[in-house]
Amino acid sequence: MDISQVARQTGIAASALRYYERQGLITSLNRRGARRIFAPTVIQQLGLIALGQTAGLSLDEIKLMLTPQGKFEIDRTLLSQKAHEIDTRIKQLRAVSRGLRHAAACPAPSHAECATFQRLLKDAASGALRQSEFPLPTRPKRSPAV
Amino acid sequence: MDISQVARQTGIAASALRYYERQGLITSLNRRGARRIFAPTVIQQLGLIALGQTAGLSLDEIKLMLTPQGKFEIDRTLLSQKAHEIDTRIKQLRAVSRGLRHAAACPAPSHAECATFQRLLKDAASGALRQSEFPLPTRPKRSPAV
DNA sequence: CCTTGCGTTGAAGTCGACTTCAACTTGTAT
DNA sequence: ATACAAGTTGAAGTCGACTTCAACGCAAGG
Repeated sequence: MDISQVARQTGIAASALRYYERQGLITSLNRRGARRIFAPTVIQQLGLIALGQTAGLSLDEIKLMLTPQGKFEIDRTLLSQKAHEIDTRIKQLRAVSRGLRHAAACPAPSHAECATFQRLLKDAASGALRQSEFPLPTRPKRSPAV
Repeated sequence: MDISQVARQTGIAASALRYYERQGLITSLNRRGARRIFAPTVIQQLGLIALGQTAGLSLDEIKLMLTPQGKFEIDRTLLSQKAHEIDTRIKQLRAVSRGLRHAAACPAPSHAECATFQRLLKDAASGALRQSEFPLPTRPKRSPAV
């Protein structure tokens, strides 16, 4: 598969694929001339990268989970830990979502008078909503440039 | 309150407070000499900023919700919409969390043989885990510099 | 043969939210 | 009075994950 095929199939920009290769996340050993030829397995590797990003891992962290052969060999403890971090983040988000819904429905003339909203603000101000030790990605990837 | 008091009380760096002021998110009209004096209400405004960030808003978006007086006047429709986006993100994260836990516990010798994990990878690769129209922050704020 | 278009490279630019720096000024304690 | 900590400014730097640019290569189709 050449780079544009991979790009089309995965929705990942060719420039990003080259970037991943430079970072050692994927490989393309065989080349036709100067052009990269990717093995079909790269699709799965890219899936793992996408998954890792969704889980909040940096590319460097993801790289640690990939063997040089492109197989992934993930420390199960790390997996559990990440799952736990995500759960924590989910709790945070649920609190925020509940707060927002309440504020949207709240009959008080201004949110300034709404006790529930006040509570949420206070939590936010006191850092209760701040992330834990390891930052866990909240922000998905930026939209692909059009 | 002077800047260091606000910083201490909120855990927000003084440089960040100055930055927020430059961006028009908070004010400090009165000054003792060249030094900023903040009204106590700034604490609440900072709470709103933190809340907005947790909800995935950019500072510019948050600014739109603040009147020049520092009161917040939020479009309830927007609130509901944001809550909905957050819920979508929560679903995504739950899927990832479940997948990670499964992979951690999965008896297959390599994750490559685990059907559940395969499914997750495929979803990730196909973009099912990609964010919606409006990017919703996954990544919390970076840890305060030490 | 020659154009066309996809591919290549290294270097530099982008975005958001801050931080850091250098160079100063000021308020307060001694 | 004098030192010192804490405040001020504008400009520049940082971080991650890419994108964009300029300049160039090369293969296949007409």
